[in-house]
Order: sequence, then C-alpha cells, then structure tokens
Amino acid sequence: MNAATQEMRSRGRPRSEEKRRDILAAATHLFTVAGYEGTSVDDIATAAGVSKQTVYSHFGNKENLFGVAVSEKCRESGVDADVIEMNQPPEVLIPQIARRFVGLVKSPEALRIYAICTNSTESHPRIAELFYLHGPKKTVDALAEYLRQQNEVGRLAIDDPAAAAWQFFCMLKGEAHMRAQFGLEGLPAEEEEAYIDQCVAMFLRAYSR
Amino acid sequence: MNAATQEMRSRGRPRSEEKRRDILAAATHLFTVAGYEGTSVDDIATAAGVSKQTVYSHFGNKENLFGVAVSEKCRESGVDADVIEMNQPPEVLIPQIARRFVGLVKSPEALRIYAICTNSTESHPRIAELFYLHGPKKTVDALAEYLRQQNEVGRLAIDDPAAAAWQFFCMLKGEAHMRAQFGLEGLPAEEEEAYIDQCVAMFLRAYSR
DNA sequence: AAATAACTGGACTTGCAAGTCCAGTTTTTC
DNA sequence: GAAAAACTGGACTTGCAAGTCCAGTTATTT
Repeated sequence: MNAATQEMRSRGRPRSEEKRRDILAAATHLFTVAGYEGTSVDDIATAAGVSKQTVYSHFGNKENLFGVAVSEKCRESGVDADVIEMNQPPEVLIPQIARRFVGLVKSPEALRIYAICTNSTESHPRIAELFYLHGPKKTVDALAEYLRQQNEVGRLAIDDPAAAAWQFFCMLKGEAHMRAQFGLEGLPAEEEEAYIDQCVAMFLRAYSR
Repeated sequence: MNAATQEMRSRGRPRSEEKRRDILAAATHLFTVAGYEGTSVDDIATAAGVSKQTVYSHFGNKENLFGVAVSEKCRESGVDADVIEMNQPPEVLIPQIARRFVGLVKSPEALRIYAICTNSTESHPRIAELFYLHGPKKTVDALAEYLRQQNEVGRLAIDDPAAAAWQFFCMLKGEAHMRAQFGLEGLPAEEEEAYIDQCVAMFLRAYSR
C-alpha cells in the first residue's frame, strides 16, 4: 500500500515507468467507459498487459488508482481557457464559444466523467472536486474574464461577469444536454442549432450596450 | 417472477396490499439514499419488516422493484405543473417560480434521483426516461405554456416559449446546483439569492415587452 | 556474482449480494 | 374444514471482485 508512495530505495530493479503509464492509460479508459464499479482490477491489469500484482505494486489499491486516473483525465482534456481570442467582439466570439462548449459537454466522455463524479460524492469526494476545478470552473472563469474586459471597453453592460458566464453556459445545455445525460434519443440537429442561436441572441440582447 | 405481474387467481390467501406498500416505501427510501448498487434486497426486506421471499413474490426481482420505486417517487414529488397562477404578470410570477425551482433541484432527494438516472442509462434505460417525463419535462412544459399565454396577451415578446423555458430553468441552476451535484460546500446564501435575482432580471430584460 | 526488488501467473481467501429452496405457519376462499 | 396460496426464517447456491500469497523469473545496482 505504501510502496506506491514511497521514494524508491534505489536498490534492486526499479519500477517500470512504462508499465505505470500502461496501467494508467488502461484504467483511465476503462473507468471512463464502464465507471468505477463496472471496472475490475483484473480488467485493468489485463488491458494493460500486466499482472494484477503489478497494479497493486504501483498504485496500492483500486481507489487510489481511480483518483490518479481521473485527475489525469481532467488535465489532458483540459477545457481550453486560452483559446479565447480576447480582442474579438462578442457578436463574433460568443457564438463560437457556444458551439465549442455544447460539443464538449455532450461528448460521451464528458458525460461519463460527469456521471462518475456525481455518483462518487460520498465514496470519493476528492474526485468531483478535482474535476470541478480542472473542468467547469476553469471554463467559466475564462469566459468571465473575457466578459469583464468587454464590459470595460464598453461593448457589453454586465454588472457581474462571473454570474453572466454561469448563466450563459448553463443555459446552453438546455434540453439536448439533459437528454444526452439520460441516454435518450437526441433532438433533430436543426432544433439544437436553433436553440444555440436563440441562447446567443438572448444573451446578447440582455447584456448589449 | 411472473407472480408479480399476474392477475390474482383469487384462490387462497391474497397478497397483502399493506406489505406491498411497506416494501415500496422502504425501497424508495433506500434507493434514493444509497442508490441502486448500494441497496441490497435484504436491506429492503429488513427495512420493510418483511421476509426476502415476500419481496420477490411481490416484485419478481430487484430491477423491477427499482423501476416501480423510481416512477412512484416521480409521481409523488411531482413537480407541480398546476401551481402556476396563469393570470399573474411575469414580474410577480417568474421570481416565485425561480425560487421554488432552485429549492427543488438542490434538495438531496432530487440530486440523488438525478445521479441515479444518469448512472443507469445502460443498465436500466427506462428509469431515466420515466424520470425525465414525470420530472423536468413536465415542469418545462408548464412554464412554456405560461410564457405562451403571456406572449399572446402582449406582456412578453417570446418567439419560442419552449426554448425560453429551458433557458430559464437551466440558467437558474448555475454554480450552486453544480456544486451541490458534486457534493461541494455550498455558496453563501446571499450570493445564491443574488444569482437568482440576476437570472430573473436578465430573463425579463431579454423578453420584455 | 551477489543481493535486491519488480514482475509474472495462478491459486487462494474473504466478503457480499442476488436469487432459490424448503418446512412450517397463517390467512383466506370455496 | 379443506384446499390454496402468501408469508416467515433461515439455509443454501452461485457468481463476482478485492486483495493476498507464493514460487519462480527477470532486471538492476553495488
């Protein structure tokens, strides 16, 4: 159990970094596909081409491995804070962000992680927090910063940029996202597109000038 | 297995309606507290003061019991479609609805059911659908109908009432709801209140006249 | 080359929960 | 009062997965 966290004694054969990566990759994949309960340590060992003992040698136990895997996942699919072009006017940038955001949150991967987080609040409270910080929080902060700047420049009139950012992203989810979360059939593409446009228009109407 | 669904042969001792209710009540409670995997049939039988055999006699198997329990739950905590006072002007009614809605979706029960649904999309697809129809869909439809009427009367200017209803409810969730879903510490009460007010104001600003 | 520790593969232990079986008891209908 | 079916309680079967153990092997350091 402590082997995983100990500094290496530098005597004898060292742990293989490659195997560690393999295990982590397999775990990340399986967890995001089948969830925590749906993935056995044997599955992970097999998928990683490694013995079960080795998994335990590297990560101590399943729970710990889970934690490492999820925070890894967040970092890698880090929702881009820096892709925002701060100089673009809202009429150009806001629709772009809207489309990118909807695409992201409706992806099977994102939905899976979201579901895992909401279901491990008691058993693994840290997971949800890690995801929250690396995911949603980061995204909202980025938009809020943009809105603040546009407000200063006088292109928008927003008292509370952070609140406005939350409004915008939450609103965008709409029916389509909920249906996706519940595994229901998607709406017609035109309808989804129209909804996004309506959100953008409504947002700009409320906060313009 | 079929005993549960068969019409009673009306010979011999009939199944006790009371026990059925007890089982269902226990199941509903345990499922919404501990989730599907976290609740064993033994737990339910014990909590209902009944033998395990009786549970199986009434409901056939765990999965079926789960389905009945959840759809029951939806019906009972049925998000009121009819509590809407259609004649009230938006400036009065919208804030009321907002507060009631936020209170509802942040309740531990609602959060639990939501989490269960998003996590049983493969194993029990019907669950999520049942909840969706009896819960969110119903609520949105009710608001949409109100908005449509107010639009006709000329107190609001809304092209697509259904879309506007989705916008409103989704927007209201905001940071507070997500934090609740993730089991994170709540925001200061004043902040949450302020956010709700901002949403109401923003919505009315965008759709007034 | 000797010591050391990682790695393998497979057997093993432990614990849990779904679902079945059964013998005896109670309730209800005919 | 006899037949039928629900109910109890507890033993039982089955299956699964976490985690351990071990004997043999492989890689690495001194």
